[in-house]
Amino acid sequence: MVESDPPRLDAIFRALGDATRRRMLRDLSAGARSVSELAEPHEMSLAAASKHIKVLEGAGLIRREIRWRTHLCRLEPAALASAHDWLESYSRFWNTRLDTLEALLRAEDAANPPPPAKPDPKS
Amino acid sequence: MVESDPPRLDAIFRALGDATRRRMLRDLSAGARSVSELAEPHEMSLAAASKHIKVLEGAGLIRREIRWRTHLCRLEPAALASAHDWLESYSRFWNTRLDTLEALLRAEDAANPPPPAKPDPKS
DNA sequence: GTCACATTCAACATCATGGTTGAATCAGAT
DNA sequence: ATCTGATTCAACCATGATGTTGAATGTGAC
Repeated sequence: MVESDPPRLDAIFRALGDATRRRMLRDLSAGARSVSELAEPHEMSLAAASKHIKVLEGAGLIRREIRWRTHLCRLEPAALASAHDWLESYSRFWNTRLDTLEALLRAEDAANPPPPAKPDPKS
Repeated sequence: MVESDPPRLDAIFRALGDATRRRMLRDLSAGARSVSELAEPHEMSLAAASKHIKVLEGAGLIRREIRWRTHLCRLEPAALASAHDWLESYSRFWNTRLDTLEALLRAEDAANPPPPAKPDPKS
């Protein structure tokens, strides 16, 4: 759970690190789409869009179902969920007591005695 | 909110797409760390680790505070939160009614009349 | 068979990423 | 001034990501 499937998380986060692919996911969140439908809003060749879709598929973020000529793509919730879960493990850093956290960190600094002086190193 | 800061999200998700950097974030979640402390568990040169840290910093995932010789790094909750928020917008896909979602997608397929035949294209 | 359609494949160019090494920087301690 | 320590910088290299184009595939319609 902590770092159970690193390769999968790698692929998932990398896939999410591209605006084109994120928009595709958003479009898919409104319902299943064919490859060309997914490619349409993006100013790039179909081949390029096809590659993006393959990246999403490789990360397990989408699933594709081939019906005659067209490939129907749909969101795969599980992969999105694992990215979400990973981030969730850091939720204590923003959820509640965010200010308390700051205080804790500063307390830790005080415990880790910082060399006293040098209040303004620049200028 | 929908795609407010694409470059930032790009950087954040890409930074998360590397196991080395994720482990650094995990270590940082236990408290502030110096560059060499962050680098230590990883079998790579300090320079390489330094680059990873710079990627995290560039994505706004961490913040660094320079005190005399050592650079103290700490988590920056806001950036993690924006990644979390982005994923949150897809939460309906895993939160509740995950099975209902499946049903909805299949209903949509029924509405989007699939060319009737071809029940088993393979074999 | 031939046409049109949806999608992929292959080859290519380009740029980013992740790693190495060795020198450079910068600040205190001696 | 010199030494040590923490970190970065500058080449450099190998690999992968992203885009292009043009040909190939597979399947239903004419």
